[in-house]
This record gives sequence, structure tokens and C-alpha cells, in this order.
Amino acid sequence: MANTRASYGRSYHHGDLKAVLLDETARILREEGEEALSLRRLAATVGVSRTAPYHHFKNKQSLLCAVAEEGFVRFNQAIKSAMRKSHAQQGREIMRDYARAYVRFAVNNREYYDLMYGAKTWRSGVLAKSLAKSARGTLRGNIERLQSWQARGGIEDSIDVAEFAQVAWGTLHGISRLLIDGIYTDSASVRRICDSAADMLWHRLAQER
Amino acid sequence: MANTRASYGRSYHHGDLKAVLLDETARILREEGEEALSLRRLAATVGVSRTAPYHHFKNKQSLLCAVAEEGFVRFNQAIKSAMRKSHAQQGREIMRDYARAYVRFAVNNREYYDLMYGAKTWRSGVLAKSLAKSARGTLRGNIERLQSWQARGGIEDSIDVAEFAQVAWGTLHGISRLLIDGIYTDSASVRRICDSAADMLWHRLAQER
DNA sequence: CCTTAAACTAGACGATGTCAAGATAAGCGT
DNA sequence: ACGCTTATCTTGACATCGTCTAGTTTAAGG
Repeated sequence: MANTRASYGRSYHHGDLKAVLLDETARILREEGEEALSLRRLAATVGVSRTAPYHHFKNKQSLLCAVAEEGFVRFNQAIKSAMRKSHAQQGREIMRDYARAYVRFAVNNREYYDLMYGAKTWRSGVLAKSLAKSARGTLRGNIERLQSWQARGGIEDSIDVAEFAQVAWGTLHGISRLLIDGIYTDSASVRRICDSAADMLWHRLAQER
Repeated sequence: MANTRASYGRSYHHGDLKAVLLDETARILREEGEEALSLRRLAATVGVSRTAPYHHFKNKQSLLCAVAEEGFVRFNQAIKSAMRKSHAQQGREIMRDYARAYVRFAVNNREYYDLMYGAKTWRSGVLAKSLAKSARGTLRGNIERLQSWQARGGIEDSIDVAEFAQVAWGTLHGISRLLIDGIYTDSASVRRICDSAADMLWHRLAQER
């Protein structure tokens, strides 16, 4: 039902276990929350013994990291696709579309977003290497896009775009987290908050200090 | 050593268990991380049987919520104290001092901040009532301060201060989270990022769209 | 067809959160 | 001073969890 990737085989050798585990993990996280995810239950749901997952992932943490990595792929796709569809011309509109796409992804894919930027994921050390590459690749991409924009004269020279990119990231991340964690009172006004943040960011870019 | 609140009694009736549990929980979270916190170990450290804590807290979650609540108290104190000490006159400087104080608290008291705005805390339902009061009290206080400021002419009338307060909260929360979770590459430039964010927020307040 | 290695299973261990039932002692009215 | 009540603390027990070790099954390649 929720298996977008593969059907369950019935043989002793499952044939596709790794992919199915990734999908099912994401499903459980989305529908039942992090607390409800246990390797044993996961294995049982998928129809396999409790230790089978250990032949594909070193431990629970590394399974979660793999899911997170998939999250980064999906995130980059979502943003790229949103910006391709956008027919915004002015910077202000572009920024709004970006902010909306960012927050929309986070809210609609919280099971991935939680892992992508969760403390546990980032503090687990070893695994974080390829993760850090994914995440910092995204940030670096943003910075480079801003730099080339600045070179073409679209952004004031006095702006430190690296610093700006970090602030912008923080802003969108914070709004996303407050929404995901259910802390904002009125999640009805997401749109307005997003636009307001985007305008503020754009203002910062469009004029000197 | 780390017990700022009470000494351990030796009698059958501990005498001060609840307070000691709160302190020791915060200590473990700070020094060893969330993963390392188990009620059993906590009880053992404090010199009490494993089920003793259940006479003071319904379960693990409600212990954590109590710690979070203490976090809100400390947070409000920290901010108030910082703003009292600040001799900033212009809005820009005030905003900078506020941003610095906010992020500084989050980073220096991550064990509390994590709980205060952690998903688990907020999704645990029942307990959240008094928590929500604490948290939203803070937001409401900010909004009211901005409103009175606006009434006195310090802020453009066209600004929706409630909306602004939420964006500002998101921005500072996001920066704090990225720092706490170890996602920012260079946490050395915290100061610059904070100031940059503050300036951006102030800009938004100080001029019409 | 036989070997090798990948994929999977069963069993076991220690740790955890929490419930139920009992032990202790502090406080209070008499 | 004494007994009762009740808050506080303990031991025992259970289900669940992550993960290790040692075996079993099957796919694949020479």
C-alpha cells in the first residue's frame, strides 16, 4: 500500500529488503512518530526476522541516517522543481517562492526533515560525513547562486552573501521547526509568515546597510 | 558537586527528592546527552530505588516537561536581566542585544532549550497545557512590547507586529537550533550572524514596505 | 556440481519504562 | 504517648528494545 518502491517477496531471500526497509521506516515515522519506530516492529511489519535489517544497516542509527540522506535528495529535487516552475522575475518574488518551497517541503515531509536536521543525526559522528556533504552541498549551492547573482549586479556589493545565506537558512529552518513541532499557534497563517520572512530577507539583499 | 539545590539525605525518606531529580536530570542532559538519560540510572545516581521517581512524576515524559518548565523560567530571567543591563538606546542596538541574549541562552543552556522547544515535549499532549502557557506568555509579552512601542511611534504603523514577532521568533529559533545541533560549519561567527539577523529584523521594523 | 559468500533466522543478554504489592516513617488528632 | 493515615520509598515482575553470536538457507560463479 505504502510501498512505492517494491513488492514483498516471499522467498527466503527477500530480494529487496533494503529498499523496503527505507520506505517502511519513513512510513512509520510519518504516520506514528519517532517513538513508535523499533527495529523489531519494523522487521515484523516487513515480514522478516528481527536481526535481518542488520545485514543492510550497521544499526538503528545508520538506518535513520540512510533515510535522512534520501531526504536530502528529495529536498533538492523539490526545491529545484519548485524554482523551475516559478515564473517569478523580480528578486522579491523569487525569494518568496523559495521560502514557500522550503517550508512546504519541511511541513509535508516532516519525517525526512526531522532526520535531516535532527540533533541525533548530526551528533552520531561517523555517519555524518556523507550527510554533511549533502547538507553543506545545499548551503554551498545557495551561496554560489547568490555570489553569481551578486557578480551580475543583482545584489549590493557590500553584502556578505555567505553570512546572508546562513541567516536566511536559519530563518527558514526556524519557521519550519516551529511549524513541525506544533509550537506556532496559528499554522493557518503560514503563507503570510513565509512571505513576510521572504520580504525581509529580500530587503536585506536589495539595499546597502 | 552539581547539586545546586539540595544535599542528599540519607534517611529512608529522602526529603528533597523532587528537586534533586530535576537538577540531576538537567546535569545528565547537559553533560551526557539525551540518549544517556534513563530513569533507572538517574535514580541510582541520586541514591534511590528505580521506582522512587514515580512518586514525584507520572512518568519520564512528565519529568522532562517539568525540567522544560524550569527552562522557561530561566529563559525569561536571562532575557530580562540581559535587557536590563543593556544600555542600548536606538532600536537597532536593542534588537542586537535581544538577539544575542536569545541565542546565548539557547547555546549555553541547550539541555533546557532542547526540552523547551522539542517536538516530544510539545506533542505529549496533556502536559503541554502549562507549558504552552509559559511559551506563549513569552511570545505574547514580545508582541505587547512591540505594540506599545508602535503606539509610541517607534515602529511604522503599517507593520503587523504579531506577524513580525513570529518571524523574529522563527529567525532566532532557527539560528539557535542550527548552532545547538552542530549544523552550522563555523560556530565561531555566531556574533556576526546574530547581529546580521538582528539588523535585518530591525530594518523590517524601521521602515515601511 | 561444488564452493563461497550473501542473506536470513533463532537464541541470548543486558538495559529500559512502568505496573503492582508491600515496607517504612513522618505527621497529626486524640 | 499512641494509633491512624498517608506520603514516600522498595522489591519483584513483565514486556519491549537494540544488538551480539552462532547457525541455516539459498543464490551465484567457476
